[in-house]
Formats: sequence, C-alpha cells, structure tokens
Amino acid sequence: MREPTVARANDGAGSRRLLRLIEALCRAGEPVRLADLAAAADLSKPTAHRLLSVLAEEDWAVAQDGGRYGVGPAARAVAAMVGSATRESVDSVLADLQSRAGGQTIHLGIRSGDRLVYTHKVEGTQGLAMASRVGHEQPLHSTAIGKCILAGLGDTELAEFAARAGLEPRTGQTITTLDALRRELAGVRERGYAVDEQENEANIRCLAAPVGAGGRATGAVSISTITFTTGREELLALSQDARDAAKRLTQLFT
Amino acid sequence: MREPTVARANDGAGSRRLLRLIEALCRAGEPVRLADLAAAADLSKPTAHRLLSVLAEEDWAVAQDGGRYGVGPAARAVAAMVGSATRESVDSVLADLQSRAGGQTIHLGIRSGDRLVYTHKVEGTQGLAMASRVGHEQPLHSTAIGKCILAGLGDTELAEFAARAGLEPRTGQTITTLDALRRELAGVRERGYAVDEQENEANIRCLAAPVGAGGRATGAVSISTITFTTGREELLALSQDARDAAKRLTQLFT
DNA sequence: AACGTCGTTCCGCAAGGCGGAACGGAAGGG
DNA sequence: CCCTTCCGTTCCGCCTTGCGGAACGACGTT
Repeated sequence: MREPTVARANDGAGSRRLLRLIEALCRAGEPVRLADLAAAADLSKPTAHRLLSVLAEEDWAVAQDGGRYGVGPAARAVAAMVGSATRESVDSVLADLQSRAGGQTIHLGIRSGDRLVYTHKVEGTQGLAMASRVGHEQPLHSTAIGKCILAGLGDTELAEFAARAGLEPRTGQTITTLDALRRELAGVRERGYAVDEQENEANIRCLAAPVGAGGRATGAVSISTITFTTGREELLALSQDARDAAKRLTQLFT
Repeated sequence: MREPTVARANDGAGSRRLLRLIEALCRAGEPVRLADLAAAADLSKPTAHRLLSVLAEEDWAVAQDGGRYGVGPAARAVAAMVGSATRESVDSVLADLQSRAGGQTIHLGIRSGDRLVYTHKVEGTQGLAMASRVGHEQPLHSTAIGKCILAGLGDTELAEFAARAGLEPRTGQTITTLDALRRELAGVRERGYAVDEQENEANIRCLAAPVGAGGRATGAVSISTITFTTGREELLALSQDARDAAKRLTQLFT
C-alpha cells in the first residue's frame, strides 16, 4: 500500500496552459503584448513566450516586430472550418424561431471563460437594429443567455464565478448580489427559460432558453425585444418557441 | 566541451501534438472516431485519447457515447471571435475588388495543412453562383490561390508537399508533375499572381494574388470567372487590382 | 543617471506525458 | 454459437518535455 516514488500526475497541465493562451490570444482580436497575454492566460512570462514561439512556428500566431502577437493564418483557417460546419443548419433553426417570434432579433450565445460570445445572429426585420455582433462578448449575470448558462452551474461553481468575474451593474436593474442571483437562477431552472428585464441594456428585454445536454447548458438562444414596441407578456408568450428551438440546437451540437 | 547528460529538447513537441489534434478535429466538422483522429493527427491512440480527454474537460471537444468526438462549445466560441474580428475590414476590401472586377466572385483562402480553406467569400453578382463555401477545402496544386501559396515554398518544401499530398488530377488541365509545377510557380513568382486555367474545375478560370509578408504567402485573394462569359485576357487585365487588394489584406493581417 | 518595464534567454530540476501492452466490449463472419 | 477483429480505454515504466526564477539588454520614463 505504499505510494509510488512520486505522485502520478498526468493531468493535462501543459495542454491546458496552451488552450488558455489560445483563448486569450483570440479573445483579444488585435495584436497583444506578451506580458498582457501572460497575465490574461495566467502564465509565467517565459512559459507564454515559449508557447507563443511554437504557435508562431505553426502559423497559429504571428509575431510582430514590436513583440506583439496576433492571430495567425492557421487559427483563421480552423475558425472558418468550425464556423461553417454547422452554419446553415443553425441559421435555419434560428430563422424559424424568428418567424415565430414576429421578426425579432435572435442570438445564439456560448460560454467562453466567464463571459458569453455570440456565435450566430439573425437581424430583426423590424426597424431598429441591435448593436450586437457575432464574436462579441457579454457578461453572464446580466443577460438572458448568460443566466441560462449560470443556471446549469453548481452552487460552489456559481460562487467562484461571482468572486472571479464580479457582478458588475450594467443598468439599474442588473442583479448584483449573489443571493439575488441564486434566487433568479432557481426560477430559471424551474421555468426552463430566462428573462433579462433591461438588466444588461436599458430598454432591451430578452428571453433565452438553454442549449446543451442535461442541466449543464453551454449556451442559449435568445429573443431580444425593445420595450417601446413589445410588452413583457408578448415576449413571455414566446417561451415555448424558444425552448423548442433550443432543443433542436442541442441535438445539432450532439 | 562535453554534452550535457541528455540533449536539451524544449521543442514544443507536446504543444504541436495538441495543435495537430485540434486541426484534425475541426477539419472533420462532424464527430469522428478516436482511431481516425489519431491517424489524421499522426498520434498514437493513447496520446490522442489523453489529449481528447483534456479537450473534452475544457469544452473544446465533446465526447459522444459511441466514442466519437466532436467540436465543443469553447472551440465554437473562439472560432466566432476569430472570424468576426477582421470580418468587416476584410469584406470591404473584397467588395472593393469585386466592384473593380465587374461583379465576379471573390475568395480569400488560407493554407491549412496541405490544403487551402476559404475564409471569406463575396458572391458574384452575375447569374451563376459557385458551389464553393467558406470553410471548405481545396487542393493547393490545382487552384490559383493554392499556387500563390506554393510559390512561397522552398524547393525541398515543395517536393515534400508533392510527396505527401500528391498532385491529383482534378481536370484534364491539372498540373500533375513536380517539374511542371516548379515551372508554373516560377512564373507565379515572376508575375506576382497565379492563374488557374480550368485546372481545378472545368469552365472555371481564376486569378489570385498572394497575401502574406515577404515571399511566404499564407493565403491569397482570387477572382473566379466562368469561361463562357469571360475571356482569359479580360481576367488577366484585373491582375493589378488583385495584387492591390492582396497588399491591403496583408497589412490587415499585420 | 537611476529606475521600471518590456521581450528574451538560460538552465536546474522534476513534473508531465508518451506509447507499448493489456483489457473488456461491440461488431462481424464463419 | 464461438472465434476473430477492431474498437475505446486503462495502466505504468521510462525519460523526454517544459516550467519558471533569475538574469540580461533594450527602451522609455522620471
């Protein structure tokens, strides 16, 4: 019953470091300084430097003269392949939901780190356009999509998230305490959908349904409305349509 | 002058393995079996399995019940961020080129492994649409974009590429011998652009200009025309416009 | 001129991970 | 029905791989 000479490790520590660095690099969008990347990915400076050298050699990153690093061709190629593989089928589900929702703006968002990223968007057919864009990030605690994702977390995970990311107020309606967030998420779990009542942006009200297998949503579909033209009840009436679309998307992502 | 006890390694062997696996996973698009992935990424089965476990834990991959692995949410989120960061500026350059080229179809392709991937496309405004799609792959030796990329390779690199990938005939016009390819690429380097004279698809003629710093292009912009409606001279007259667009794109990608 | 901060390099030390071999189960063929 | 084959998965000995504190030279600022 003796321990081996040293503890067996074999966790993917090195791989995880590389993934964190790639995420940090891509999240930036524009070329970043080494020190910033190292900080963002929680790596020591030499480690970040060595990993970036490998990424640069493999064309995943490009090194500039000023010591900055940007996203490289190989990463762009991979991104294009990933993005296009499910584009049509996802867009058709979203377009279908939009037609049921009277032409409102539809988003599909996925968790990335402690934020969400829009991966798909169908513009509303009504007059006003939303400023959101595919690839842009939003907080989790103040958006309907984010709340669907947080609703799948355990209690300690949620507390850790709140401690890391903070619950920054975006509007006067934003939920900013862990207790209130917990209660809200319990409601989300019960109903199977989440509502953002001007919590992320004034005069914008959203409803989202969780996408992902089991209680652990990795993303969500949302319907966004403007308070001037669409009432709360009108939006809530679409909750079943949103849930149906979410179920179809969950199957698409297997 | 003695060697250290063991050779200093510190190449990024582990990181490279992970990158190869990610590329193989994303290239597939649909869920893949472990053995196929291991073969595609040139990894041993246990190594592929261990790396995939890490990817799955980090949400970069999703493991299905049948032992297949698909692209995960984290990868989708990163892909969305990468794709959107430069979308507008790239599309505006391509649209500008299109307007100079009389509404022909425009592609931006990037090398990925021994193939190219379309990362951007502007549909032609003329009647016939091309079957190509963003995210789809094409051979390097039979396309104008691919020849721009190959023209940046050294002689031994080119020979290695030909040995690995082969020079498969796509049409009767396809260049299928290394010698002929070498001569063709010398012409590309001299002129600063490449032409695909129905070498990849019958009745399709393309012209491409290399994108990328120095002689080493990592991608290229192309103008695609149909032989029925557009003559060869007409296409060649656009070579300077293509080169100008390529230069602007090179700056965008820093 | 002294300082802080940057990117980069070096190298001691052991953590991390590679992969041959083995296992259990599913699929297919006799 | 058993036997074969190929799958995904696990184990563990061996040793490559790579982490990161420290040091360095180059800038830019105070």
